[in-house]
Amino acid sequence: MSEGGGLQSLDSALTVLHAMARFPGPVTLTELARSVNMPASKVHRYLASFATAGLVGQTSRSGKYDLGPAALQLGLAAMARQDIINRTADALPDLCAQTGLTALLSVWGNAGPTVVRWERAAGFIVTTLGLGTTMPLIGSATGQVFLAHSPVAVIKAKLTAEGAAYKDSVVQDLIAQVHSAGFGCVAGDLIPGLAAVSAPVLNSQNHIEAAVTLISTDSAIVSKDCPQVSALKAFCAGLSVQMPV
Amino acid sequence: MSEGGGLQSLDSALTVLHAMARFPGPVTLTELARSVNMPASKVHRYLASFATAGLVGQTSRSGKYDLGPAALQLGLAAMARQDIINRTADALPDLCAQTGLTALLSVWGNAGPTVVRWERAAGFIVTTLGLGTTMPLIGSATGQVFLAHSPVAVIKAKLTAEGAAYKDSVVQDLIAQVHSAGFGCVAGDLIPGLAAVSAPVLNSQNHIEAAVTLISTDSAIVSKDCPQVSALKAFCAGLSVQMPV
DNA sequence: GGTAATGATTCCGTATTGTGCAACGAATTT
DNA sequence: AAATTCGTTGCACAATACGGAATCATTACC
Repeated sequence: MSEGGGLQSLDSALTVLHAMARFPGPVTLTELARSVNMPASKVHRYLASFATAGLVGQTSRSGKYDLGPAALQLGLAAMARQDIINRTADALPDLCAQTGLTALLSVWGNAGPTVVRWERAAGFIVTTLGLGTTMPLIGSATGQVFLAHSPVAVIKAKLTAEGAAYKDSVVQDLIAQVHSAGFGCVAGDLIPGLAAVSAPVLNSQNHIEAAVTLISTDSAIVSKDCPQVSALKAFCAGLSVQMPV
Repeated sequence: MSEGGGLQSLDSALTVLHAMARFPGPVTLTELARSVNMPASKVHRYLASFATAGLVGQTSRSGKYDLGPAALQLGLAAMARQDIINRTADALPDLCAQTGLTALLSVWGNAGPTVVRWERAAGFIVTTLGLGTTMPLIGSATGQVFLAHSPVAVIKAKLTAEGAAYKDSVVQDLIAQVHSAGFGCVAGDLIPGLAAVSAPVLNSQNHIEAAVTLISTDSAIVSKDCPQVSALKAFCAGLSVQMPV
């Protein structure tokens, strides 16, 4: 038993609630009970309590159970407190320590991807990049991530504003590449001698909220198999609001 | 005891969860315990179970408790079952493309009108408006729409909670105005330099289910004759469940 | 229309398990 | 350094959740 110090009945009940959330719609009691390997009577009592709390309701005709209005309210309350940017910023030192690389956090500002946070690793890197720097969409790892995860209208406006003329097919290829790899990367494109990899932090709409970028003088980090890239992707995935699997 | 046939411990625990949702942010254990008149040790064990389920988490530094990611997912699951919201959210990109403006979708949460979706258009970004933002009833276009289409009891409670003292006649005038125009609007009231128009999505009982809002830097959109306002009204009318005339 | 079958709800004795109080540890303040 | 505040954990007792079967309600089938 991997105990957490809580109540066993509560743990069971929450398992049921979680199971209910995984169903796409109303469920019968027995079906729900079978899905969590519990006797129906037990589940029924849980549901009775959930029902008085408004977390679940039952369709009057069929007697099936479904999530209730309180579940929605709870979610809205949770959504109101979610500050993905700050959570990411707080966790940035961990990533930095784990990978041994300098990490930076960028969000979409009026002028495009904008650096809002630095976390320097031990091996210092001299760079002209400072807080508030805006990154190019194509020529930077950070920009590529925003490029691949932002609405097309936003991207098109920014690309024309950047002035540089890129063939549309080239841009499309780059986007597809970032999507399939799960990260953006450059090696010396922006600053000679410097390589960078970047991954997105997504919100509940699967829209990009921020990009986290690792910088190194070693261009070997620009690889799918690099452990530091895996760490970066795991880091961002953990901070993103993920739909139940 | 007014029993509901459920488990007493579960009822207590859900009371705690509900209390937690009513706080605007992280809470200390003792504060939470006091608010529900329970011994701290009892509440602590509940929270331990909630924590393993991911419904609550505690801030690593201060040890305060707050709603966790599972609460958000539960809310998203509940939201996914609301047909009207689904249809509106799915159609939102169309409205965005049609008007060229940023559109957002709000529903009524415990804290008031809450933004649950936003669809960005090219151009500008509003960094202060994110998912989960709650809108004021008077000072926002979104809020005005809820103000004019919600039960008076709900509105009164929220207005007093907002603290601001408005003359009743002013509120009544505003409601009448929103009703006759068919949309709510502000120009720079909430965020300087930003104008917004908002229209309701109604269910079969003519109660408001959600509000759709368009925002722009051009205050000219705040007009009955503006084509984008017409598009918004048509959009919402099409999504509302209409009574046969 | 009667009967079978599926599913929701309730009953009941047992022992599992949640409860309150108080002690402990940690962290911050005076 | 002492004191205060807060989060966490033992402990003994009895309250209460558990599981299986019985009951009620509703739909399907002949």
